[in-house]
Amino acid sequence: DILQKKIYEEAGCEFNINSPKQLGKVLFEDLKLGTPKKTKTGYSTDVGVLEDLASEHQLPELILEYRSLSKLKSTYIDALIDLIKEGKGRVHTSFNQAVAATGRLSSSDPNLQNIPIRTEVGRKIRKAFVAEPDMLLLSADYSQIELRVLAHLSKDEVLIDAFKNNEDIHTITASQIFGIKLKDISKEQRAAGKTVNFATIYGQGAFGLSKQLSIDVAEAKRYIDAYFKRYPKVDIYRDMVLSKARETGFVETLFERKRFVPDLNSKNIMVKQAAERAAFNTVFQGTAADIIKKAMIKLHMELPDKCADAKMLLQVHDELLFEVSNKHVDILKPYVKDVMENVVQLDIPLIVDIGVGASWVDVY
DNA sequence: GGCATCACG
DNA sequence: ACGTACGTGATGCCC
Ligand SMILES: [Mg+2]
Ligand SMILES: [Mg+2]
Repeated sequence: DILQKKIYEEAGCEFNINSPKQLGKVLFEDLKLGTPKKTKTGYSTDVGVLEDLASEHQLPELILEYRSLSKLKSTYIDALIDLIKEGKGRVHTSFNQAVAATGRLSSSDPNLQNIPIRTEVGRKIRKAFVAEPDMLLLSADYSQIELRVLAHLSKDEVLIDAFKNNEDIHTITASQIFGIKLKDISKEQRAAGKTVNFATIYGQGAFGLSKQLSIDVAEAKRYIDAYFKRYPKVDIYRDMVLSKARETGFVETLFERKRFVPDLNSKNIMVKQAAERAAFNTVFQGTAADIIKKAMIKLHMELPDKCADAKMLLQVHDELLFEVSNKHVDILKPYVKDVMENVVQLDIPLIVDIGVGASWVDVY
């Protein structure tokens, strides 16, 4: 309410802050800020646009804070409270096995795969997910599984070496693209290395990377060129996957899950390039999904024997969350780690980080 | 019910 | 000149 009042003061009028249409009018017509951008229906007011406008006026930052709080309240606080089972203190989701095109699971009604964690306020919401009395939550999370799968599939020696030596891949990439020694990489450079690693697996271009890192396009292009120069097999592997897929009409994961991508032969360049990004990404997003599914099946079969009072609660793409008695947590921990790390054998090790705690923020 | 936005991996 | 990062689901607005 306080934020709302401040927003009306800064705007010089009252309006529905949740309406992008009304907000766009206030920002771009009344206040005449920035250079209005695009959407099908009007001005864009998304987080990237508002961040750019923040240098010109107080209002955008207030809107961003309002948006963030409003999202957390409506999507999580208000909605989840109504779904808590009477007297049980538990919420139940549906996991959908045939929705995501890559082979991932999805979760709905409610979605428990997108519970907040990235902000301070968000973590307060996640903290409400707790174990029963005398029980603990145990989270087991694959470390950089998609990049490891990419290393395996592409057979790139530098990537494989890095993972075999259990080095920090984001620091390695930073060192490669900046041409600086590992030990001299700063926090900021490591963060840029991380962004560039993600840029590759999503097929991001210089334009997108430059926006994300707030650098100019030429600089971003240098990073991307340096990446493919240092990890040459990744580039070759991408070409190989896509040329095969153009002929067969599909891409497949290491375990032969197929995704048909007809737009790979589109004559519309934009459509074709979007299909290429989706197709390439599917190979390792899908392989990672196959791996965690194999681990879940094995755990499901063996858990009654190995640790009868442990429950597998959630899967969040590269994480499994369990509830287990205080008494048996030390049995569960090495067992889950071993199953997840060794359910498949690749040319690089898979690493699983395990954490234990009373709530879903205390497990990290 | 489409669109814009934003929560997660 | 244009558009530009993969995969999801829920919410509020607006028609
Ligand atoms: Mg992880
Ligand atoms: Mg994770």
